[in-house]
Amino acid sequence: MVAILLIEDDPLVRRGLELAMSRLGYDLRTSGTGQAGLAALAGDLPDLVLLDLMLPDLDGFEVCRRVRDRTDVPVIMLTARGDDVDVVGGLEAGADDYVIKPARPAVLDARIRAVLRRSTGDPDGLRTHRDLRIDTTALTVSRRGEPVTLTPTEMRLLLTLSRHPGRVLSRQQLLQDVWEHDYLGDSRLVDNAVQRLRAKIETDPAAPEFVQTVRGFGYRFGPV
Amino acid sequence: MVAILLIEDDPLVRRGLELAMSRLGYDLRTSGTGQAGLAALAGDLPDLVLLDLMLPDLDGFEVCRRVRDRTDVPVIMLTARGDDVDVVGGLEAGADDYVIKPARPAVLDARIRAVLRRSTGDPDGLRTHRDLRIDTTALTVSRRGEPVTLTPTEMRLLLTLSRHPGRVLSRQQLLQDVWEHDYLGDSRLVDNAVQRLRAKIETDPAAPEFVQTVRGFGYRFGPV
DNA sequence: ACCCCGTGTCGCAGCTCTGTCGCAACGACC
DNA sequence: GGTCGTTGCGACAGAGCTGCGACACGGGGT
Repeated sequence: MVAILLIEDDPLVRRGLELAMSRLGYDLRTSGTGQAGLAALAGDLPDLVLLDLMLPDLDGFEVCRRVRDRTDVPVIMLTARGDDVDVVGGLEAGADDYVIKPARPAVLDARIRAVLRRSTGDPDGLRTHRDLRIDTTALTVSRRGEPVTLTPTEMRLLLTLSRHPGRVLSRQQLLQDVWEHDYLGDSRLVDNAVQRLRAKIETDPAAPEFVQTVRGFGYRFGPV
Repeated sequence: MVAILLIEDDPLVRRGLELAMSRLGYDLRTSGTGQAGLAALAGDLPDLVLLDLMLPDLDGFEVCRRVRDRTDVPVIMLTARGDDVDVVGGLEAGADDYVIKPARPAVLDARIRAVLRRSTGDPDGLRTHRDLRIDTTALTVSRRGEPVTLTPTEMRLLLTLSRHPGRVLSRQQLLQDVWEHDYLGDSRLVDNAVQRLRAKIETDPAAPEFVQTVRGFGYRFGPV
């Protein structure tokens, strides 16, 4: 359950987002002013802050800066359309991303996931893709409910790949992230590890469902 | 696959950014001097330029101005801490944003995304032209929703062309960027690759909608 | 001390891709 | 309208890439 704190003065927007976010599975709490928002932060830390730029009491930038002073909670700015200066200022103040109002829930959801992935590695330690479940805190993997035992290297490889679903990772990148040594020459090491991983999590390694080969570039995790 | 050109004279900073950026999925190329940077730009057009203000040969502002004269590639300035004058000057010279050194990779990543979003209008690595969608991180292409499978060379070619819609790219430039070896003599290699690409993404290769021939000069992407 | 598991390396096989060539078609310029 | 340079297009063979099995080494547990 991902907890999000929304700081927004317009009651209409609050209601709308409350509905949309809870439907997407988020735990949304709201504050109507900057002061109230900061106070809420002092108590229970959310996973992310959605921050409206225009607030009645404090400047959005100021709130953002104070949030960042005390915590490392990521912040997404909500700005009015087409205000480029605000974007620069917001990012300067430490915001991780910005979204233009009014935003479609799907867009907001995607941005939230992206920011959470970047900052913490994953939203809640549990990644589910089709019938594959990866628990990134317990370091366990199960397929169709059946537990799958992975070796350390296989686990690190799967974690790295699944951290960026849909994204192509080059062998170079994988070598850096999984093995942590920076080869320059090419190496069949990655290919081999992928093959071993596939043998354990794929039903048919010849037609991989999760770890896909992108010829000439690298590997990509996840069904498109 | 977002291509970035870093112009920075300090080898230490270069190495650091190279590592961090490649881990974030960027394709980073570097030049040590302003001259070298401009030369690299002549053949090899990146999505974005990261430009150090202090260079041994040319002034950062001057480089920025020249980049802007010839291309529409966005520029992010790297400046030393707390130099306000530089910021103003940089933005005046045509820089799209500035970042204070040393910058945390996450911050730099956020700025890059913001600038790219502003310049292309599209969210994270997604280029849309008519009914052609190019996902530059997943390295997938779809036409009217139907996925199109491209070979590595075709993909690199399409990425390079679509990086600068409306701009004519010479065969020489394409050879450098897509094939990375610098032929001097002319070669039918590019023609052939273009033809193969057209066969996959165009409805009627004889009247190409996306990759157009500019006789005597090269090829241009996109409906003007 | 032995055994077993994990991991890195090697080599082979199959397949796709890609560079080259030759000819046809087209357009520009005289 | 003719000629020449440029581009489109099909065919082909070699090169490059990836999958996959085999093997050896090393470390930890029994």
